[in-house]
Amino acid sequence: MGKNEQGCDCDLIHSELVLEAKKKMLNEGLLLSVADFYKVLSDSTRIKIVNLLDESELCVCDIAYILNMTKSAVSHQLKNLKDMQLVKSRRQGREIFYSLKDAHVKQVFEISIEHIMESYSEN
Amino acid sequence: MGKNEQGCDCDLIHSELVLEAKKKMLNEGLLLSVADFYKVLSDSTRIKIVNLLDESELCVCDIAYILNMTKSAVSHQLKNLKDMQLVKSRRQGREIFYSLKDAHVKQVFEISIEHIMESYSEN
DNA sequence: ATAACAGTTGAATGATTATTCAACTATAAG
DNA sequence: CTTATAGTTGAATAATCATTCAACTGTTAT
Repeated sequence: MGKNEQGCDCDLIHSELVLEAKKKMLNEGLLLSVADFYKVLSDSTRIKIVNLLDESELCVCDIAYILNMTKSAVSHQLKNLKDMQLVKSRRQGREIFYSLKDAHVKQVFEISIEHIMESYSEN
Repeated sequence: MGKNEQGCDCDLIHSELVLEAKKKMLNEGLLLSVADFYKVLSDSTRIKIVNLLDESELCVCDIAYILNMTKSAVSHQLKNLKDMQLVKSRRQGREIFYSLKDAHVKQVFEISIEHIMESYSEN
């Protein structure tokens, strides 16, 4: 049927469907941002941190203690979360307290918890 | 201050906060499921596939053609999406059509798109 | 039957990324 | 000013995971 593009090892089968789908597709940049957003939340350490900060403001040692991890490992992940705008920090003396950046993050986290719990009960 | 657990290289600073946070923490299994759920959506190929299937039912070649990838690569990712209950498939002749599993997936995808677009416009 | 095509699969490769380690900065206390 | 503690950081290691490759299954058409 249709002609190939460079890296695709098959023919164009449903030309109309494909043309339509291609047109409706969201722009690449936005989709990459969405993937990156999900990437931050896709690590078990980070999701645990978000869960903890969803309840209270905590310092690095508190988190390290609860998750039974080194300060360094926790700090690295907090940096990732901060870079991706999910958490914010404030210094008080020699401790640095972390909390969720805004209500939006809280909301997204809580919605996905609901989603998973629903899937749980479905079977 | 407080005594250490095995892998934590610091002291227990805010014992009350920590105890409280630990108690409120969701169970490990649920949090791992949430992380896994996000992990499926954290890859750019998979998020593009979800985006495509959000609009229409497509076969493997259609997707491979649009994304300019090999059938094999697409098939592997469709398997991941299927294992995680995000897509379903039906055979028609020698083609296999994929679509989003349910309205729930659609909803989660669309909510996160909104979320990202909001963050975009915030700065 | 057999050729051709749609799709799957497992192992190998390559890229990405979480954790460790050791050295560092910043603040507080003796 | 020196020591101890909270936290950060960069490089190295270890683990995870996407894509490739080649061989395979299932269906249709000749």
